[in-house]
Amino acid sequence: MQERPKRGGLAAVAKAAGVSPATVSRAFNLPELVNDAVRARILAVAAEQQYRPDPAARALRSRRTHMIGVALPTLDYSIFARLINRFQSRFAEEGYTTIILTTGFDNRNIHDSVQLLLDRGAEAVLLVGAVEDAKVNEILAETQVPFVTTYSFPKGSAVPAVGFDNGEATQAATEHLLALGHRHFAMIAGLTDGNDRQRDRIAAYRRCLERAGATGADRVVCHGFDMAAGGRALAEIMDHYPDTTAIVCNTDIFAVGAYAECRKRGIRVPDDLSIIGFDDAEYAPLLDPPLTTIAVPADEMGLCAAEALLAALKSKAPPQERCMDTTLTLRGSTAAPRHKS
Amino acid sequence: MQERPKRGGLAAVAKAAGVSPATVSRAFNLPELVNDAVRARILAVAAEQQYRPDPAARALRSRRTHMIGVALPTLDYSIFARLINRFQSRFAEEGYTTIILTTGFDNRNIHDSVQLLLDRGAEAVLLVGAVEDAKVNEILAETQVPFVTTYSFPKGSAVPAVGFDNGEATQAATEHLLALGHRHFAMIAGLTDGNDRQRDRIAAYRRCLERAGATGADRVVCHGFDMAAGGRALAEIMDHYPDTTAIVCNTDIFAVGAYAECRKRGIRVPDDLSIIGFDDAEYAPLLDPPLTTIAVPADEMGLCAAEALLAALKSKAPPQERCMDTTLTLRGSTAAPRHKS
DNA sequence: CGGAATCATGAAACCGATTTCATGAAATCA
DNA sequence: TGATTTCATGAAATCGGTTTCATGATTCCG
Repeated sequence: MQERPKRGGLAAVAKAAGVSPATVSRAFNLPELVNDAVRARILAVAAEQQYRPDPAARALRSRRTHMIGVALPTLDYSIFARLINRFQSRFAEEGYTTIILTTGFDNRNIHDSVQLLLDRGAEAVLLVGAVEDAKVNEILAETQVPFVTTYSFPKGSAVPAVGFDNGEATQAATEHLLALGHRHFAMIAGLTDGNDRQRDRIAAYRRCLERAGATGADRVVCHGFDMAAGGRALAEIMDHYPDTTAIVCNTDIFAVGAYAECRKRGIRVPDDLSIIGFDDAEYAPLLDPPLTTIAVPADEMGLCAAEALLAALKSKAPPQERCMDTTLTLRGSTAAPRHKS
Repeated sequence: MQERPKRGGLAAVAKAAGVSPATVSRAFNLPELVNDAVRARILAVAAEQQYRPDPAARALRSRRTHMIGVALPTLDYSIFARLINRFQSRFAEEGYTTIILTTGFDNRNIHDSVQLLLDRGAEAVLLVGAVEDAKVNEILAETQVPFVTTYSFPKGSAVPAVGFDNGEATQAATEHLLALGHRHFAMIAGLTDGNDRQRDRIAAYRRCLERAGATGADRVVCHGFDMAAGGRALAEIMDHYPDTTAIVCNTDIFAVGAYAECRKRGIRVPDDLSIIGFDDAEYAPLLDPPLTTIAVPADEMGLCAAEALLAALKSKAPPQERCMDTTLTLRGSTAAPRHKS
């Protein structure tokens, strides 16, 4: 007489517990409607049979998939990995499973990903940056699914944001360099196509320089989104504008590339060149010199975005916006310029 | 007379096209069974109505979810991000959606994640490292779902691997240092609990040292899995074993922390201390000095793992194993030890 | 104590596709 | 030409749950 766990469906549990399938379903989903003793029996039988509800059947009838969609530029930026980590674990606590799609940095290309997430039945969606795709905006207007965007805080956007003001952050960085006495700037940026974060940062940088009458508003170079791009950008800057003494990098990733290129060229940081980053990556304090950078509360942002969506799911109201603070974190990569000439 | 796309289900498409629901279904899933003209009409109607099949209904009846499960230690190691990127995009090409779960580095804890993936209906599952959980092995034995593990190549494991030999890789690294003349070693490792990659690397390191009669087989330190841990480990090593001239890091991440700690202590790399990494992260060649490390074909591994699972899904046979090569990539962080005493 | 409200439960419909099985028409064959 | 496949299609069953609605048993209340 060997025991056999059986592995049947809900109907099997119902039979074994001597109740109807409806009652089994209620025992799991509306426990307060079921008599305590009956429910206990059902749960025991279900456990014994290792009953697992079929998510497809459940989703089909109840119209709830318990899936959350995420479309982000890349997983290869640790800042996004950090953000998504908190986001995902918060939703996991509530029984939701997350689907993560990567779309690249140009939000004009996110349509297919958003459509896929919605087709898959995502009950809420997280994006990064402002939506810049008319078709996605159409989707947004039609769907009941709550969306939140993060890592930026677009004004008057169709999609509410749990992010921060990129312009303000870059302004703090630029003003720090100006305050140190720098007059000749350049910026290492990412592509601005479909990327409001880059545009906001560039705009803020230019605004600061123009207001201060410093040089460099037009010295914004972009060679891509990876570390090597940062190196190439630095090379271009120093070749074309050798008087540059301060560089604003739109990602710590660029700063790593820039550091390497500086070493190759014998440029000393911060003595010859001040460099400032963005994101405060894990390695920022470990670089030589430790990188002055803008700390972005990625973990908190992920958590807040999850909470905003969770609340929206419950209340049926649009997600609550939230603008977080960034912190200019001073380390060793910025200093007053050497007195030239 | 305004146009209205309608957005109905398959039944609506059927009615509008003047055919039965069965035919509509076939037009999408078994197109060769449907008359060309009829199929064209169906497709046109479907497009006009923006028909989207309900994945829940489809999954319920067809028992196919078109979902792939992934359980990996963390997204915060870019090497895993790279691996998963290729994996995911390959499956996306075939119409599969990927669910990614993070489980930490201890594979004794992956049970819940694996169960969740299976409960969600994953048709194939990717893991990292050897399975070290009896419950997971039970699941493996019972399920028909193909599994593949990666980033290691466990012998006689229940789950086939598309990975590489961690011991061999570390052996190459250690022998390189031995060949340079080093005699006093230490290793910065991760936790070995539930982590065969770490154990394999440590074992290989010890084997090499013992065979060569060099010091350091017992100098394996671990302070965690992040960059700061690398720094703390280096501090411990130099405090306890100041004669150390060569350090094998089990991750480039540790090497970054070690570099920083070296600078703090005035230890020059490679003059005073040779450091070797593992993974060949994007920043490895950009560090100062550029990091000698073991290059792991993460992208290719992700792709191969996807192909292996795809083939298994088609053939119903177990996935094909594959052991990939790693490459010791020589850069500037290793050199002959200075002649002491 | 009688009628209304509440409660716990079950029967049956339902979610939206896929799949089986049946059928009539067309094609093939002897 | 009559019998036999083959082909394209539709009717209906089905996947495994959830939800609606009905019902009998209790409790509540005037």
